[in-house]
Amino acid sequence: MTTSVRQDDGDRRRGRRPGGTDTRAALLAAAREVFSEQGYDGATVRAIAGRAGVDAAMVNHWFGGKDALFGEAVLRLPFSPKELLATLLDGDPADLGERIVRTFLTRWDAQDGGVFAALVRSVAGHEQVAHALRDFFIRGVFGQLVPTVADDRRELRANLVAAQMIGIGMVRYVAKFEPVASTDIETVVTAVAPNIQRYLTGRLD
Amino acid sequence: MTTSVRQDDGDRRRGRRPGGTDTRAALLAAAREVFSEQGYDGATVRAIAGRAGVDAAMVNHWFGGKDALFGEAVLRLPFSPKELLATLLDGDPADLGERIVRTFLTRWDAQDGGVFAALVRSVAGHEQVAHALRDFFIRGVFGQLVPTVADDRRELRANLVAAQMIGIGMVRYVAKFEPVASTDIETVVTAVAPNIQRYLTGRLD
DNA sequence: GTCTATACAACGATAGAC
DNA sequence: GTCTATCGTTGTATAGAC
Repeated sequence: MTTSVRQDDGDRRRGRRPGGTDTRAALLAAAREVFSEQGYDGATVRAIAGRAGVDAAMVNHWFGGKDALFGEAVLRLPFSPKELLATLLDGDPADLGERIVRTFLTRWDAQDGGVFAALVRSVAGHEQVAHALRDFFIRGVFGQLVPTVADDRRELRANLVAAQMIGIGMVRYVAKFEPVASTDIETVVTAVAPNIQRYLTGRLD
Repeated sequence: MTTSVRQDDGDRRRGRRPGGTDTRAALLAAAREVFSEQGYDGATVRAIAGRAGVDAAMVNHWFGGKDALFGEAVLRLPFSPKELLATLLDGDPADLGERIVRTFLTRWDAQDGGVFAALVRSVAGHEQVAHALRDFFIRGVFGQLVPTVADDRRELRANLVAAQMIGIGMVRYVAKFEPVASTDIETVVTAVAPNIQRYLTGRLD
């Protein structure tokens, strides 16, 4: 996990602080960490502000409240559906399943799995989060991806691909089952990709 | 979702009730509902007691606290690993994947999906719950199941089967993606079972 | 009369808002 | 920093069962 957000400092001593930009960014980074570790309910405004090295009142000042901070910090995922689609569609459709597994694992591993865990942990009672998740994965990613390789049952195929990837994420990042939680990406890719490929282009009946 | 457990009579006087009431059972039923809807943190003792039509102090009186109530209401799953194993192992190993998918969907559909959702939502900051989940599924169910059909990479296979089923559960019960959330069980079985079967007995490299 | 299930009030902690 | 709301929990009085 990344370490504390605002390094003690020495590097921005002189003169007046350059306005709020630093504080806002520090709060965003701290919020990603704390929400990832604690989930929405467990993360307190004071803990986030503390990690950012500012007063808790700054959360209200810069974001208007805990909800808004969560939306900006966590729901704003570290990759856009657009860019993700471009990466995945670049190559042989027969290898799409492989690219999907590898790309998702690579991105989420780079986040320490924290963003995935934060999302899952925060779906609780927060229909807004569930809705955002649904939009992102089904409409934004898999829903766009599937029509490029399949003609029938597109929604079902998109659901199944999402289910498999979410399941892998749950096992690797949230529940931390071994060996999947610790093995290298390529082992998982080799094991899972054929199943994704079947969901994409195989017969489902 | 089922409605309130004890009809509200407006007659909540102090003191012992006339015979026939079962406050303990009412609290258990209400707790399953509320934990399912809100997760562990979101579910308040007062909300649970309110739905059961009794005072919040009853939770402490009958269970000793919120933690213990959660344990009895949610972690006490509606089926034992033992009985589950017997059901799944009864039949042709070549159809095991199919039986796994059908059995899990049938059981969880019967619970309104609430128990699954409660578990997932409560894995949050509660390592104890995650650990119980891990034990139940990996050691208690899939870990026992896989060795009967596979010789190599048993742990990996068990993880992958668990991942696929958890993913389906997430999509059907928690995130509620369509069409998987609403379609009949057999459609899902037909679509998913071959992939489970590959995880059980296929080549993973 | 005794036991116990129950409701109500209040406590201490802690959260987010302002 | 203060305010207010709400949480889980505890103490206690009371109504009914036995």
